[in-house]
Amino acid sequence: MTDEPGARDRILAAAEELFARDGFDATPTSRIAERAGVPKGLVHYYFRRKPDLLTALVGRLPSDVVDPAEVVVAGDVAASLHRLVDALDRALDASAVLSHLLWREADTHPAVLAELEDRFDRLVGVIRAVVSAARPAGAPPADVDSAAQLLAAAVSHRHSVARHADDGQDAMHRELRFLAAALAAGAGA
Amino acid sequence: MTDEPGARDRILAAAEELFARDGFDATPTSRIAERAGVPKGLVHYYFRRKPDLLTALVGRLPSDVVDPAEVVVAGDVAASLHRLVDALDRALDASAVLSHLLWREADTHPAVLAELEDRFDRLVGVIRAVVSAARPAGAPPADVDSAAQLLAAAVSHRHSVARHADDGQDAMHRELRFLAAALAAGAGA
Amino acid sequence: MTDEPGARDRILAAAEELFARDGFDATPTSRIAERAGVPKGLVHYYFRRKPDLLTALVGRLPSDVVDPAEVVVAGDVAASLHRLVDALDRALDASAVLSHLLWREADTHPAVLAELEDRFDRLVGVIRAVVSAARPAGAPPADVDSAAQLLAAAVSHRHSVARHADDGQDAMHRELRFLAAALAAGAGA
Amino acid sequence: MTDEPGARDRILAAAEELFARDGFDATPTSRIAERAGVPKGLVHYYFRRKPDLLTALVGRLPSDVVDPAEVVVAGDVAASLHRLVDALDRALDASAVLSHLLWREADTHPAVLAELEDRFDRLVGVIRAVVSAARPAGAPPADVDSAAQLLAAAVSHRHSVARHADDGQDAMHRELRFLAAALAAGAGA
DNA sequence: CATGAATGAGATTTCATTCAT
DNA sequence: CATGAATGAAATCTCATTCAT
Repeated sequence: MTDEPGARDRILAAAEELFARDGFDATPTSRIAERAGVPKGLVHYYFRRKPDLLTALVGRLPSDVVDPAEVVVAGDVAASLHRLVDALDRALDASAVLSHLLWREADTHPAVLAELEDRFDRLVGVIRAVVSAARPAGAPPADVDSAAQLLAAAVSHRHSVARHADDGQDAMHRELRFLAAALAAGAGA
Repeated sequence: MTDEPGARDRILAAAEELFARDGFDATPTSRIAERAGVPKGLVHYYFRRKPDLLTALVGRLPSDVVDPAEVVVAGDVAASLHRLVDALDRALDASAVLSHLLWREADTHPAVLAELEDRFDRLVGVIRAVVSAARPAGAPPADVDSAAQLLAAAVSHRHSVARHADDGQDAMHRELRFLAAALAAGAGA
Repeated sequence: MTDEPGARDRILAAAEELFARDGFDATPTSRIAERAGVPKGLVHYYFRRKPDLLTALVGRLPSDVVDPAEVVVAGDVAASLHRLVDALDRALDASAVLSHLLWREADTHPAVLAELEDRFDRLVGVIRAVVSAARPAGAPPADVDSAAQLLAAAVSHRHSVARHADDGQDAMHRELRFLAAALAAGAGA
Repeated sequence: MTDEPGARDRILAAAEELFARDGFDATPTSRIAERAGVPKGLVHYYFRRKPDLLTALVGRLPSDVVDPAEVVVAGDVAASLHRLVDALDRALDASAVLSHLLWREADTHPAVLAELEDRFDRLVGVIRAVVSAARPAGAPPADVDSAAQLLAAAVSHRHSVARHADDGQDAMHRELRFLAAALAAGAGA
């Protein structure tokens, strides 16, 4: 009944942390071993090559999709989006380092880029689902798409580049109220 | 009367290209020298340490701001934004590798992160200026802010993560039409 | 059941020899590896940075103190010193390269300087002990101190700067006879 | 009527200082140029190869011999030696860095070693001359030789290894009083 | 005479990876 | 299964020296 994670898990946790902080290339496997408290050889015993660590990390990603049903406030797009963004913040924060790491290494690791684009698309999908559920037929699908894309980009931006900013929360809430109103007004009509 | 760029410039150009393609850490200075057609030692003659190359590259960034006056179509927010985004695309493409490089290395190079946040803020400023100029007093400032933030995030997103996608152009145009309409409708009112 | 020294020891032996012959700075770690018959990487596996080799060498120094009891001839200071100097010669020759190396690198490596001053003080102490044991109360302590300092300087000088001279042995013996007589005569009285 | 030294002299002064402080190998010619306030190329213009700097420095050494006549107190060996050592201290301190530098680089630069041994021999000669002048026929030549060797070693030691010690002055004075008394007592007879 | 850009050999150091135990 | 010594390729950086101007 040990709740100590096994060596393999400790290695992955250490890799996640260090990759996110210093980057993949700048993190020696020896430091991963050190932080995980395992001998150096064990890292390569479990993960033959260094990139295998990245692959394993991507595999551990939560599907991270918020269940639309849980945040929808029927008839109120703004409130629904508000709750959605809060839920997303919680979900993304939970895997923040990992998400960030992916975003960083996407370029040189195709598998990572694919995962990243996937995540963005899923994000768009969830937003669209929430909007539609909150006010079925409340706006033309093209508008819902646009709003979803914009909001997804904004959320994404906040969790990658702008994750150090302080006023992110407020601005974001203003933005989604704006989007909700735009949809309500049948903006693109 | 050679118009060949000097060795220093060739080194910077090579570094920009390789850093953007492979990442800072994954690019040996020897490869930079090779691509610049200079001996290895010369790279370190001009740039004592490798990060000095990054610093120099950031310093060479164009202010990359599109002049609002040149894209504004009086009375037509959608058209103005359309022209703005096209202009931004051209401007950003011109320094695409460099922009991308910044975005990637921001984490581990504070000077780069600062520059990046600066660029985003300037981007927001330009968008806001264009919207205001196109329809003075056409929408509450808070809405203009929100729209500017959203569009800036979308533009940014397209030029970083999603720069491989094909349908970016179209989606983007739909999005800015949507935003323009939202503003026109006084969406947030 | 090999009595071959391990790689680490072979590296230290090679470093000692080369540092003493050519100096610390003029000895590349690659040459140390070569002479030790190990790959270049192993030198830095055991000794992360080059100065760590110096530190390790200092740590290996024998306490190099001759046991006063073994050389004292009761009642005969000259004979005692004679035997002491011979014993010191043997002891110092055994670690000659290392001693010389220390003396040379003392300036730029504080740890080495400290060790060197320590060795000199121990040397003075041994000489004083021998003199005192040979003729207890035979001379004022201040004179014994002076004689010990002088002899220690002479021994030191011979083993550092003047170690190439041929007539060192004879001159040294004349000197210690002189010192012994001085002490016997109650010179400083 | 400029009293500013010329470039060549400034280079030598800078080299002397840096060689003495950091060692010959650890001092780049570029740093010498920098400290001398001359362009890098000029160092090699005046001194084709780096060791030429050392040779030139040795050539600039003062003969540094104290004139025996100036320190001798007729009939008083102790006082004479006292004045001699003080004079030597002043003389050696004046070229301290240079002396020290020589002593350090003697091993790998034969010309320097020769100069160093020469200096020691001259030192012995001066001491002997002073002793003899102070009390002609006061002690057997062999004893005078021994005392001179011992004192020279002590002076030397103080100006090389032990030049950081605080109590050097006092101890030294005790030692030379001791030697003078020994000679007076006809110690070695 | 004087300069500083240019050169390239080579030094230190890092590190993923292997493998005998 | 687990370990850590061993390997060697390669990276960053230094520097004496040359040479065109």
